[in-house]
Amino acid sequence: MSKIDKRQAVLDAALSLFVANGFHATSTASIAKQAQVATGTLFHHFPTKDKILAALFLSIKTKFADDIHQQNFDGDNLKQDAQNLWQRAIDWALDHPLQQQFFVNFSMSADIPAQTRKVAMHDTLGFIVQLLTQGQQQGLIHDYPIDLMLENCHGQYLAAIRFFTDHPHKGDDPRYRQVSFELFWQAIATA
Amino acid sequence: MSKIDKRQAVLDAALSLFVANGFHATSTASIAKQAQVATGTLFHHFPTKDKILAALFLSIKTKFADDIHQQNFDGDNLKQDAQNLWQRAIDWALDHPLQQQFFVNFSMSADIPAQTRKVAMHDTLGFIVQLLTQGQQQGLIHDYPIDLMLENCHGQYLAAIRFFTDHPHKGDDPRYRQVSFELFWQAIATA
Amino acid sequence: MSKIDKRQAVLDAALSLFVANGFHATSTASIAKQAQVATGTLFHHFPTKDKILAALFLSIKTKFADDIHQQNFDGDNLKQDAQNLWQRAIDWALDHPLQQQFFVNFSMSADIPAQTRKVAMHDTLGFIVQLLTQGQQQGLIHDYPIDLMLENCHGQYLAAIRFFTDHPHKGDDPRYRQVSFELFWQAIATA
Amino acid sequence: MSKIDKRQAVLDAALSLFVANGFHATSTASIAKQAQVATGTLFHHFPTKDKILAALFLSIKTKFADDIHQQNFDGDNLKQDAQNLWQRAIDWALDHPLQQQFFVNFSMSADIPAQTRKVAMHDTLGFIVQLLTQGQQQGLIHDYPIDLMLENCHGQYLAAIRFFTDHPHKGDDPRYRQVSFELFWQAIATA
DNA sequence: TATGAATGAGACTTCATTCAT
DNA sequence: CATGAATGAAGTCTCATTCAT
Repeated sequence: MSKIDKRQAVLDAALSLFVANGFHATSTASIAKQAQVATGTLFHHFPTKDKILAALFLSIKTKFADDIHQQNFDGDNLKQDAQNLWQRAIDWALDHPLQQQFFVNFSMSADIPAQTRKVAMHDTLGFIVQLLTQGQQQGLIHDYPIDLMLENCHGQYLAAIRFFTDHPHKGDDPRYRQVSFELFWQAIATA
Repeated sequence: MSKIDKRQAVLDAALSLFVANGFHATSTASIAKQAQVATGTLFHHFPTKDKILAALFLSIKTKFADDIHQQNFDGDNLKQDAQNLWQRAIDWALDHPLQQQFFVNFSMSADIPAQTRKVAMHDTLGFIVQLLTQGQQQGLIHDYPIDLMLENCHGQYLAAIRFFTDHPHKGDDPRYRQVSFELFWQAIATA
Repeated sequence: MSKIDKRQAVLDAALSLFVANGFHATSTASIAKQAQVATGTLFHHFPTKDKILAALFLSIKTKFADDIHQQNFDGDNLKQDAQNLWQRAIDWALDHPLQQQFFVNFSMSADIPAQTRKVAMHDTLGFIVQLLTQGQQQGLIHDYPIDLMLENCHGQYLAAIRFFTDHPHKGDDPRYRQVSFELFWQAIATA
Repeated sequence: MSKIDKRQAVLDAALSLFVANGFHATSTASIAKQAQVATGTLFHHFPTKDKILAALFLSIKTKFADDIHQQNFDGDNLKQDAQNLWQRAIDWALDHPLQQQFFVNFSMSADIPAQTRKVAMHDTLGFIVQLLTQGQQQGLIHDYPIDLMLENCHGQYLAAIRFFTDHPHKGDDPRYRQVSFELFWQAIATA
């Protein structure tokens, strides 16, 4: 197993254990064990337990943004763009249950430094800002303060995947998914 | 100091310390010290550290619901009712900074048993369900599934107070507060 | 419930809890609870937890000696006397399972002061010494040092009731009971 | 100091402290201190304080059985074999005062799981069963149930070393030692 | 005499991190 | 770079005992 492999193995193990038991209830020893790595090795790759969590947070947020953002938008139909975006985000969450749960549990966790959260927010959710700004210019989205709207969008997204986490079978129901988007869109749309 | 007083002193101390340092970074010894109570006394009132958090959560949620709900509604103007409710909720959060921060930090915390969260949600936020249902009957609110809407409302409220926590002076700005309500209302309203 | 009643209730509760969980694993609070008495009351009757154990030990040893010793001996047939004594002792243990278990667990416990043990031994087992001495004078029992024989008798008795504790149904089998006496008697008898 | 050394140092420290103060009156901290080891190290080798006691019990019982059993028997003279065995057992106890005291105090302790006691009994004292069985086949030992005789032998042995513990100088007196064997042998022998 | 809330020392155990191999 | 035994500070919780009511 190469160096990169072991580092990744640690992150993978940490993800499942953090989600299953929480950050503080997960010992570095248990992470190392599940990663099939010695404790010492774990601390070769991450100077601190906190850094594992931060690295995990950033890597998942980045992966999420990449996967969601990779497809082009049709600038002519903003609502359709927004809907595609929303559905892809929901799909991603449903396709990545551990990561979804990680979002739900740790997006607002005090265990992740505010700075890290802020960086991740702006780096990975920047395209949402673009979408909101563009919509405002086209008169399709309310001319509300961007920062407040961004927080609101984030909150609605978390609420949606939290809901689908608590009611797994409803995640397959197109109606629920459509409704979750409608709530989101109506909140910010002018018409 | 009476029995009730000491119990309450523990809860008060726990509130400020949990908010300031987080649940796991707060030791039971520090809670007892700040409450001016012996460690043994703390465990005389609460069998477990976890139970302190749960009791705190329930007591704050109950207090919140009582304070918000105490005023009568004008059944004839649902939007106005909703707005009054929303503004009172925001006011309450701004008037109770510790409790507000507690909500932001712990509403979704894995440290609070899902069961406790569910009980608090249904017992104390039942009147929101009533408002949504009434609105649906009057055709003012979309006929979406109640459970999904409730989760969405909760998410938007948390986002709002999170925003006002991060930008304290904007909490005094009526425009921001109005916008936060408009986002909420538009999400669920039919017109 | 009178004063005596409460004192006895504490002793009764202590007996069952000490036997079930051991001395250190039994809290004074649990004793008070099972005795339906307040903790404070418990400490009105016994200055210390240790004293409860000591009082219990003495009271059981005394009861045992009284019950065993109450019947007269037929001085003409020492072996028969010894057998009667042994059977009554075994019967007593089988009829008083809690007390039996208490003997097995605490007769040699370091939690009971050596002094208390010694006093109980000599006060309550004095008639065994009489029996041994008498037997020696009649030439029926080996002329071995009394103290060593007494220790040996005690050890055999404990072994016997330990055995019947571990194999409850064998306590009803006359053959096993007879054998346990034969072992005891042959050890000390001359013929 | 190697890994094995530290583990053994913990066991050695535990032995002397348990014997001196009893199990519950001995803190893990004091064991670690006397073993010149960190608390964490203690728990690195033993998951629990209880397991230290159990490990100690097994290791001493095993050592005892090995030391006693190492010499060959003269199958032609069973009583002589038994006597040799008994004397070696008494010698062993007198030569290992801490272990002797440990036997006296903990052989019947409720702090050692019944299962552990049973395992130790059968695994390490199996050769006693052999001796008893062989004696029965030769008609030298009563045809009593083996399990009851084994318990009786154990009880007599404990009584003997208890006696020699309480009266140290009598342990050097051949007469007392001879008597202790005679009691044991007569109990089980046919003639 | 009876009560039970209050006490605080001390017990066991965990765990992030280090470092010699 | 990898290992895992060792560390010891710190945490949660227990419990015999006291004392004001």
